[in-house]
Amino acid sequence: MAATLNDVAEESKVSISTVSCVINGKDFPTRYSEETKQKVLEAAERLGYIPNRLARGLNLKRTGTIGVVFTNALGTFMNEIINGIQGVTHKQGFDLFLCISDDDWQKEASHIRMLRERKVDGMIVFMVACSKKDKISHEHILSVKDAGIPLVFVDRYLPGVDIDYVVADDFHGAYDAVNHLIKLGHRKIAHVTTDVDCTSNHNRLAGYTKALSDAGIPINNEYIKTTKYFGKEAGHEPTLELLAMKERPTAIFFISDGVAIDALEVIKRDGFMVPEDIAIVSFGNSRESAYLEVPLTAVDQPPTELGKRAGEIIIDKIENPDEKGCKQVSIKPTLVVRESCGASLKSR
Amino acid sequence: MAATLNDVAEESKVSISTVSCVINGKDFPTRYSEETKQKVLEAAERLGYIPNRLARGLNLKRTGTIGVVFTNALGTFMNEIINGIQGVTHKQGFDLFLCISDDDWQKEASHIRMLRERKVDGMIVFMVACSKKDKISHEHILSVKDAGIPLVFVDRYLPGVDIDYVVADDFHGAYDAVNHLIKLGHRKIAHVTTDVDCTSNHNRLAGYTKALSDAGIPINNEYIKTTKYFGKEAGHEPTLELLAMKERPTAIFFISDGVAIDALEVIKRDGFMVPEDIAIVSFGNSRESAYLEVPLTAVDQPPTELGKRAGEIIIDKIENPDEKGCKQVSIKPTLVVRESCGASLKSR
DNA sequence: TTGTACGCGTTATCAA
DNA sequence: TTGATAACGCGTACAA
Repeated sequence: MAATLNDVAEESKVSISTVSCVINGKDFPTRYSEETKQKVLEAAERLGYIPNRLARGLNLKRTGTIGVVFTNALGTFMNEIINGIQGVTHKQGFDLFLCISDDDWQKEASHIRMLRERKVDGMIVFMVACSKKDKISHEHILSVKDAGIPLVFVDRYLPGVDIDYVVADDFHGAYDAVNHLIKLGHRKIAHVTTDVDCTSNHNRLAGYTKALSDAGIPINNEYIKTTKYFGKEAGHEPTLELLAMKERPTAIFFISDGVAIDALEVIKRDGFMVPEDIAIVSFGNSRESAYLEVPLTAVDQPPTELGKRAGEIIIDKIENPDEKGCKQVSIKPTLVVRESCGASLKSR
Repeated sequence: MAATLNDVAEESKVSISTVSCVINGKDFPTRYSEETKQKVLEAAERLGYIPNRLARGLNLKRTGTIGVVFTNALGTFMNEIINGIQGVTHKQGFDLFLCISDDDWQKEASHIRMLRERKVDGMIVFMVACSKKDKISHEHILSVKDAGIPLVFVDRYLPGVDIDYVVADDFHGAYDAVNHLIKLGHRKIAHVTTDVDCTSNHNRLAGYTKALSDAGIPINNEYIKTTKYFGKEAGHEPTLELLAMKERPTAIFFISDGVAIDALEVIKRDGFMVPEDIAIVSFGNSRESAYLEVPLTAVDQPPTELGKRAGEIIIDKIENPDEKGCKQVSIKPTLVVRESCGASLKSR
């Protein structure tokens, strides 16, 4: 079958260990002469030699692999995160073992297990979302840390746990977005969130609340609506409820532009104008928001940057296993002002 | 560090081979007693034993891995293909090693090389697209076949080469779409394609041409426009050209719904109505087309089915390496009639 | 019913 | 400047 080091050694009539050194470019020129080098290289070429990474990994206790578990392959957000990771890891000679958990907790656990069996050097995990009802266990993730395998979270993390992460600064992102609305004169500002129990949502809600209270605006719980995350038209119902209120809000801060795009549909259908009748800002996970009929003003998370930082951290942890520090970075997103908030209206 | 079979053997005071058999559930009950089984299992549990797949693979010459190389992670199409693959492969105990080539020929080649080094049992490849100018080499792919590694293409393939594939039947899909327009009374039917040099495009063009000639409609080369594949607004220019013609077509068949969605923008901007002024059908790669302002009539490729078949074929080739047959399947897509073709108009 | 020993393809250590 | 050899962790043929 496939040629091995041994085959190359026989073909070139030198020892197997010399071949190994030549192939890996080691100890030249002390280890062997230019002549043998050429001889070996030619033999390898002739036989179509391809190194066996299983054997190498077994010996070296290092596979050059980073396991990446992410929820799904939908949209640009995830794609750019992965590009960001790959950009730095590839340069350092690591390959990415990509796994899609499909927002399924079981699949996530089984992928992580599989990656451990395959002895990846580290893992980057974009955890599944879960609704508030089903408390899911995080054993499978904690065990990775316990086993001493380098681990970094992206975009979502486990609060209060000593595991590295790279996330967007949801609190300040939300704060800025809502504050922007306040500066435009809005006081009746609603928030539509989802029933997903993750730090992002908590922090965005906190940012919303803080911005209001800093401006001396009382919190109206009627203005805070929760929708289910999984489902075609998550944004419809809460938006309709808000539009139907006597004290109708003049602005809505949406938890994500997916939900906001949903909402735009029913807002339009009900005959309201954006931003004239109702201003909208959202948290952006996608590039589409710029190309809508009414381009969305959104908190822009930098996915490539998230991925890049995660890649840097995981590599650092792999290369320096002794350093005990825990890197938890949150990247400040920027508010991108487009049409939907009405800022351009005012300035005219 | 991590516990090995040997550690478990010591802990449970039996030999390493007995442990191996227990772990893999082999030869019970002839190989060992219920008692030792429990003893071993407990020891494994206590030590948190996780099998080392590198060692196993090295020994067995089988890794339980299928390499999957695909162009990018955008959109539902790719995601559903992968789900389709995973659905069948997971059941058979295979893991997917996902790689994103990002429509970059170099990356594709290096991923394939990497997968060979890692001794995957087979590969499923969704080849990169390439524009007509840059002739790219397919050595890296052909060498996979030459090495006797099971290989299946999805969605795109190399014509005239003896490699298995699963694709949509582009010819008949296009034929049906254009024929549908003809039945609705159209005779001035244009086609917008891209400059990507792949079988899909050729076959769709061929289907278009055949449908016209079967209906006795002469081919008008002015009606066939080519746009560049890579770029934000691929559909704009050719559509504008068509709209500006003296003999303006009454219907357009687009190569993909991405291009069609682009086109819809400029059509609307120019004040034309769909389908009243101009009817539209496209080849669908995404679910979005159903949710547009004017839902698109489109040839619906079944991505999950494509993935499923590819998964079945690759597993079959892995399990039966001797069978020499070459499975080349093309799945007939169905035309999903929505608003943009005007069929609903006529029926009123 | 259980244990011994070999081989999978590499790399690293040491001796020549 | 080179070659022999011992790991790495596992499965299995064969011996006990």
